[in-house]
Amino acid sequence: MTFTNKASLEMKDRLFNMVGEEKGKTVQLGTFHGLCWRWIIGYRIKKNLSKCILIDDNEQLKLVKEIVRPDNKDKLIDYKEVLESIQRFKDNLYDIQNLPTDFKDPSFGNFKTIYLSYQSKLKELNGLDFGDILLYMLKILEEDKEYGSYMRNRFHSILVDEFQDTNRSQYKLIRCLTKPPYNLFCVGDDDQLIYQWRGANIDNIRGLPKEFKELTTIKLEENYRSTPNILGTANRVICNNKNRFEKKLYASGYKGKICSKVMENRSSDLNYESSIGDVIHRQLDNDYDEAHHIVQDIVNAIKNGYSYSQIAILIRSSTIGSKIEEKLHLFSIPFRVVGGKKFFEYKDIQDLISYIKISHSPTHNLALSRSLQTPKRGCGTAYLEKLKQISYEDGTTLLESIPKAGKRPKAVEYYEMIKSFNEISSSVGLCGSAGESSETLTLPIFIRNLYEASGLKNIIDNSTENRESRQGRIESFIDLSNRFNNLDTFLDYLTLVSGIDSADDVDGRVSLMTIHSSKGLEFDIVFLAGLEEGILPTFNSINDGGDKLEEERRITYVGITRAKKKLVLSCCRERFVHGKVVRNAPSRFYIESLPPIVSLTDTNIKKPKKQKKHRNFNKLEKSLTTENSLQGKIIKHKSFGTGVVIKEDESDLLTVAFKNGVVKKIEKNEIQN
DNA sequence: CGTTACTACGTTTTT
DNA sequence: CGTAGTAACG
Repeated sequence: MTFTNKASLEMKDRLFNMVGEEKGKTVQLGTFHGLCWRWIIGYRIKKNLSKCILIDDNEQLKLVKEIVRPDNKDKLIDYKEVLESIQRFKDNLYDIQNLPTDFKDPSFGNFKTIYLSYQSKLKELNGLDFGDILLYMLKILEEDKEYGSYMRNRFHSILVDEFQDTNRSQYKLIRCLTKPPYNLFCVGDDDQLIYQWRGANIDNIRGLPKEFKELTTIKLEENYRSTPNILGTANRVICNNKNRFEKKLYASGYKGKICSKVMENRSSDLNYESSIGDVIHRQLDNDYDEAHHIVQDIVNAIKNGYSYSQIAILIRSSTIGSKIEEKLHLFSIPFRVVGGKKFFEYKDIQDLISYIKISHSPTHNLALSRSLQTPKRGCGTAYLEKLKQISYEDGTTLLESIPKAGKRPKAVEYYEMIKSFNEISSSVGLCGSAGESSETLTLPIFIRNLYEASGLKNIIDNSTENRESRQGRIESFIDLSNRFNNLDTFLDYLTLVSGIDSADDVDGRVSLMTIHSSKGLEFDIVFLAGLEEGILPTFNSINDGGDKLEEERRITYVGITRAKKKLVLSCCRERFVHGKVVRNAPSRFYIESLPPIVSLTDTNIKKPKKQKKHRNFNKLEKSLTTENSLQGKIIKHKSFGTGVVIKEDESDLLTVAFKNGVVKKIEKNEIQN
């Protein structure tokens, strides 16, 4: 069981490489949500229960708005926040009758009402949202004793990856799927806990030894992935977290000694870079320069025999990736953007999907309202209200109320069309069994017909603006559907696995992605870009302090440790965000990750011992006579000139921002008096 | 009902 | 900057 789709793919890859595809396929492997959904489908078929549908996040938000909007004239309630609370509520296995006192309720005390009507709306749709997938699975495991015991005996062993990121409901699920003697194998690293905002609960991993008395803990301190310098950089950062298990990682793959020579390079007055062998720190004037350097480095790396697929550019949030994208384009470097705008999210695709959904499940009212209104059929909110009224009075579905509402030729036309597609929808993928026809109705054919009949094709073909790319997107979408046998699996894929690249897409491309989506992956060369205060750590986490900052630091740590051979950390003085130039200080994590400059003086300048003693004495004197901290003081360095002390740490290291903007770590005794 | 033009806004991260 | 929401008009 994995946490993200990406991790699941990676796991599958490694498993197949290890034992071969045939054997590997006998393992049930997937995300918590993916596996549970698979089991739920199986269960409901076995019990002869009707199909339920998955509700994606857009649809969730729609429901919340429907519920909250009428009582929210003054717009005090944030719909997204309410949805968020509902999700956290489910993740944490809270009890609606008994909300915890510290429960953050953005609806000012109305949460219970909102939640209950949200759930009843889901029930009307016969739908499950993400949280419900796990909750429903738990429910049937507990309530159906026979099934529960069947499931507990079903697996020889269970392996949970990234255990630190599990939330309460996932934890309980694991408990319900296992029994003594436990054959449960959990892999986790508390330093990589980066999903707390999504309900991940550190107590899950911390409490494991207590809950399972027979638990054997194996510390994995030997790191096979990264070079010593990369590992050192990671450690310099993560050791600043107060709240963590102590562990000392060492690099086993590289017995060579740690490079101590700091190389420096200044390409202009503002752009500056230092490196210790395979770790490069780079400060730049702006995000444009940053992108330029990254791309330049990639070109060189390719010349030196690295492959595109082994290079990744990691960023905190997908919003800062556009400059880098532009540059990659400009240099014709093949790349893929992971976690950016997924093409399922384009309006055209969503429109088409809503038609597929309503054809598949005629009770899907969310899909109905969307599809009915695009293309325009003169049916707005008033008409939908009328439909609701009829369906309420007559006890029919919304769809079936359309002919009863009368005098709407376009709506009736829509109704007839959906009905006809609905009739054939279940025979999609069945060989020759579709009525009189002996031809197989494939998914792509079905979708293409729907695309034309709905009128969507007309809109796009007659559009003036970027018609070709819109048509192209639709074509790729239809193309993608070719990989699925029926509507069920295709629609499930769209909500559960949306945005995943097809495997062949990954080959031979540089990856540009968020640090979050890079988790569990590794690359020869990693660029960690945008290491600035306000970006990483995010603006919010800085103000929030404590917990959130530590999570930001862990995110940085995860980013650094994706690198196997080379790591480039960069920050910019100026960056273009939301149409504005913003100036940010170098990230505190950038500063923490800097190698101590002391190694430079070690190799280059032999200092007379006397002088050193003298300086030390001065320092001592200073610390005794004046206030303890040098922070904020202006100092002078023999080779770097004047600067301001940003930070002082216990081991006599000062982080100094020099006049030219370069940030460095120097030894205290290098200060000129 | 649908379109346009404007304002406010907030800005992670994922199943 | 893009987008979501709204007010006003055709």
